[in-house]
Amino acid sequence: MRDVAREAGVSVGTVSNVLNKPDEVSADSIARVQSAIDKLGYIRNDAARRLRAGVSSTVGFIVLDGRNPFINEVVRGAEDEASRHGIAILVGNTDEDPAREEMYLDLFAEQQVRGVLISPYGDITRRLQRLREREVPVVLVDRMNPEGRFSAVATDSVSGGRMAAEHLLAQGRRRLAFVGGPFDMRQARDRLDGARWAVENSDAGATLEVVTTTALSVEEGIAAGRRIMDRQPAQRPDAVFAGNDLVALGLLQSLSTGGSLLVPQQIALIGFDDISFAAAAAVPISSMRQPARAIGQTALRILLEEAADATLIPRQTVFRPELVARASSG
Amino acid sequence: MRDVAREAGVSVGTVSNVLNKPDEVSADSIARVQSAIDKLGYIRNDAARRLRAGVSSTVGFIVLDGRNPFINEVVRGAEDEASRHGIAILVGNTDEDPAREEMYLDLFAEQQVRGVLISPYGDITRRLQRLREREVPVVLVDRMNPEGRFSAVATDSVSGGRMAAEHLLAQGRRRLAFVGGPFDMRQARDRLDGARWAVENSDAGATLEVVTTTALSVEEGIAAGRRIMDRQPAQRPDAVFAGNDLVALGLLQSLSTGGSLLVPQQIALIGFDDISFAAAAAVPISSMRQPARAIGQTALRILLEEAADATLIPRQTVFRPELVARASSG
DNA sequence: CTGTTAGCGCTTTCAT
DNA sequence: ATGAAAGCGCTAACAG
Repeated sequence: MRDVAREAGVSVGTVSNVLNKPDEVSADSIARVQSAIDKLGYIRNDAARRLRAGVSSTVGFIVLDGRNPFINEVVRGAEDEASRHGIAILVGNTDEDPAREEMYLDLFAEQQVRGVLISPYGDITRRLQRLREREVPVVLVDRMNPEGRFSAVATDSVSGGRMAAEHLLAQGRRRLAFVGGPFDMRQARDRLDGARWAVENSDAGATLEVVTTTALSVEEGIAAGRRIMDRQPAQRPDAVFAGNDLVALGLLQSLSTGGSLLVPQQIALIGFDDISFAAAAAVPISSMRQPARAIGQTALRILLEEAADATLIPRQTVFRPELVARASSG
Repeated sequence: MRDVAREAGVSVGTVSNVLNKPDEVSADSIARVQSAIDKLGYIRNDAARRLRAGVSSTVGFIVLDGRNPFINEVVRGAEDEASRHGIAILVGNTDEDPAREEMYLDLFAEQQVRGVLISPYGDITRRLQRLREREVPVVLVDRMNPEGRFSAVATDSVSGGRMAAEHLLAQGRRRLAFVGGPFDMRQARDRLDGARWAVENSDAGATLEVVTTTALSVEEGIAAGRRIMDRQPAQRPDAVFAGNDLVALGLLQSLSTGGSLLVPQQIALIGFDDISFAAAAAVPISSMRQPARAIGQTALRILLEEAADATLIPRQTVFRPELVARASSG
């Protein structure tokens, strides 16, 4: 910066002002400083900037599972919005491991990130509270915060679960199963709750059983499907609501006998998220679509607003999922 | 840090040493400093550390398309290795847009990242050279650097292309098509070159046509499939090698007539990358598997080695792809 | 509108 | 083994 100042024949303070408050500087200075910057290939040192000004140009995003295309779309939405503000995103995958969650929270705190987006696994309110005491804004993603202590952006999973179950009931199915878990994962619990509500409030005499998985992954979907196939045909559900599309994809793979799929004739299937691969599956999978991109974008926007004004009251933004019916649900 | 020093009854220099060079400090000091840190909830300020010491604890990763699960696995591999070193990863999606590539390169330079991993789109040797002049190590990912100026970690796409085509030929197919592009994307060109070599060096009298796409995406695969279906059946290829699995997935969706797929009977299909969704497709897709995780891990490891020792000679690490034959290639 | 300067929190000599 | 102090590159406050 000193070199740039010398080259442009101004002081470092002026160079700083050109970079940060161009309207307080004469057009002439701006031009000269700019050309000096170009000539010398100067790149400002964000560490020093950060140290002095206390503002950082990174935000952290802690996600449960980066292998889920849905999450990737959310991150992508946040990234697009961030790049518009000259901000880069630090990503951390937790694999639903609280220890990794802790680690990234620490790492991001060290980095003095401008804020943290997180789709949390367990209950880390206390941990996040500490972050907030350090003035680091936090926005929960893909999950509500009932106490309203943090801003949150998510889809209404309960409604989504209800709509999915109602769809299956409308197809004439009566022996429903929810395949998902673990249930300390909020999203899974909410989707099940919604489905349960729909079944209990229908007068069709339908039932809902729960097949628990240890994660919302393709592998767990396959395993759950095997368990279902191990039963006598009469004992199997006639419709399955999968916790998300990965589970649905896994289920689809194992719900077949001797090469012939049971879906949708014997078993109707619906997933959640509407990832792009759901439509390309062996049987195109029905799903509850979430506006992934918009979720990420909105979350980042709120985060930046809160970073700019710490007095803002936390707000919950809820998107409504949308039923996308395909072949798998008949 | 001053607070910690006071609490522990030592100087800030000692606190710093406890954190960075524990072996130069007495066990007693370590213990007291540690407990002071815990008590006060001290988190070190990475900006200051960076400013003074010049070492950063972030690396940047610039990827072509974060929607590709293959790339995500690579990033994941890098992230796992990074977290072992207390390093976080800044991600930037370029969407094959040179302007975004530039933007992220600048942003990462400002951040004084420890190094940059990049799966580059066009020819940005010059741009990367500038980074290197600033002592920022660069490792190319998923792409070789023939001039050997940068370290690179990738799969041998030419061999992969050759193996894919040979597999199709071995299935008795003779009218092969390569669906992919654009060809200023190195990986696409290499895969085609490999396939071409295999066709030309087989004495089966096979042919290879090229169906060009503007990206290696599901959408482009669908569009290319439509163009193929628009032809008279006799004019269609009897085997398609897709530039990657996304294209293959797209092709699979459009290669059907009135609900009945032509794959694999009329048209054999093979993709590249072996993303997890390839196996779950309508017809399980054959693919050339790349060790995604290992690529990311290796790239990061090399990056850190080069960051630690600038005199290291660039090295190219090549993984061999592996044929995974499934139903789609008969 | 521009220049001067203190100091952000840390690491790293250099004495002790 | 520990402490004192310089200074990394920048921003912001203030003087001119």
